[in-house]
Amino acid sequence: MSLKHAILGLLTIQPMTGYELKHEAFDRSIAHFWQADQSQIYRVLDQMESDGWVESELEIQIERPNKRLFRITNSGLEALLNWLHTPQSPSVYRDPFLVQLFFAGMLPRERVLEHIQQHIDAHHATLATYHAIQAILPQDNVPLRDQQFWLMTLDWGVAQEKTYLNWLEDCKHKIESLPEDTNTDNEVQS
Amino acid sequence: MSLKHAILGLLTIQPMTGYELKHEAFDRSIAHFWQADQSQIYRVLDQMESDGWVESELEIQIERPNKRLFRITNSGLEALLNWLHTPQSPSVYRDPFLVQLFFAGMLPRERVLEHIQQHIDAHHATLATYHAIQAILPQDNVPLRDQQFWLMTLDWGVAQEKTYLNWLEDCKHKIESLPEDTNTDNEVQS
DNA sequence: CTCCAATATAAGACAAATCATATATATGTT
DNA sequence: AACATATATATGATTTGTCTTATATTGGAG
Repeated sequence: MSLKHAILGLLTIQPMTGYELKHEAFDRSIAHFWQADQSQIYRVLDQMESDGWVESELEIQIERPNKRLFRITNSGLEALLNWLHTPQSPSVYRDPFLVQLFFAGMLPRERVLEHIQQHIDAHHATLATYHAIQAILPQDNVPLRDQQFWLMTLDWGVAQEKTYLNWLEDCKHKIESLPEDTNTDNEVQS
Repeated sequence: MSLKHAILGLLTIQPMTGYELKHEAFDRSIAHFWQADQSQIYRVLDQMESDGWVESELEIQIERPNKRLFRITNSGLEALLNWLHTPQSPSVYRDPFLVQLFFAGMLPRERVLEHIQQHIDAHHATLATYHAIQAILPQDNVPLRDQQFWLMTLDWGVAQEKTYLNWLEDCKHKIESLPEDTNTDNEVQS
């Protein structure tokens, strides 16, 4: 499971709580290539503790809920290195919007254009967050060599988003210049 | 579930068996944006039949195993149209290779380059299959208007793969020109 | 003559991901 | 005073997806 190994990797940077993993790591630094739900993070942390890959230390707080600070163990580091050496298959891709577009012949042209505009906006927003991460990335507590790799993954995110946006714009223009829907509406025949 | 709607859409083109859905549709025409496991396809077809979205007709064969030919019902068509009108969120992305690259500071440079080369090869192969689909796409039993949308999704696949490949090549060059690993090997301390 | 691929469906077992909800307190906002 | 947001963790329930194995026949390659 890559999620476990992503967490192991993040914990090599510094010990973290589940909350920090979610809000600082998964929702920020690595959101462009791995997303995880809060409940899933807490659950795999439990599993990883059972496996001996991480250890947690309870930090009692009075004004705030108690914290569990997780740190990677030697056994976890070994598991991580072993996984890092193992070739991974390309990720499987699933995109509901492309399913819609594939069958967009059943929709009135205006509705397709609305969908496209919505995705243009969404991807612009995503691109903006990547640029924001790029700007705040230089961290002085992390070796430069490591940061180079972080930047490379961000470059990937930026490049993919730009490609997606260009393609969306192309689609928009193509659809706008498509002949007016004749009997488009493939409504339910009664 | 987009999978169900993808199947509904595919069945509007023509009635199909589970086998055809897997081997002709999911593994070919729409592999670039939706992948599904054989066992999952058969199982959701059962669910969809219970839901009244599809109907199956058993075709007894002697020289081959019996076939179940699925066709979309009016109720299924209604569900599909309704879903096609509903805005979809951008797909969530998860890429194990990018997790590896993010933590590639823990790997010797040569191993990272091996991983990269493996993915370059894999994405070249993928790109080739997309071009192959583009070539065989013109189908005379399908309205041109629909085929336009099919081609758009393929353009997307081609563009994304090219971007991925360019980025991989960039990474390769960057890593090759990186200073020789000093104490790279973050081996388990005993 | 054997082994592999193609055709065709199915189910068991599990892993991974999502969605909703619960608890508890502090701080800031309207 | 009421309400939203941030901090912090946890669990129940369900949905999705994956991996493995089973069955049965035909045809082709070596």
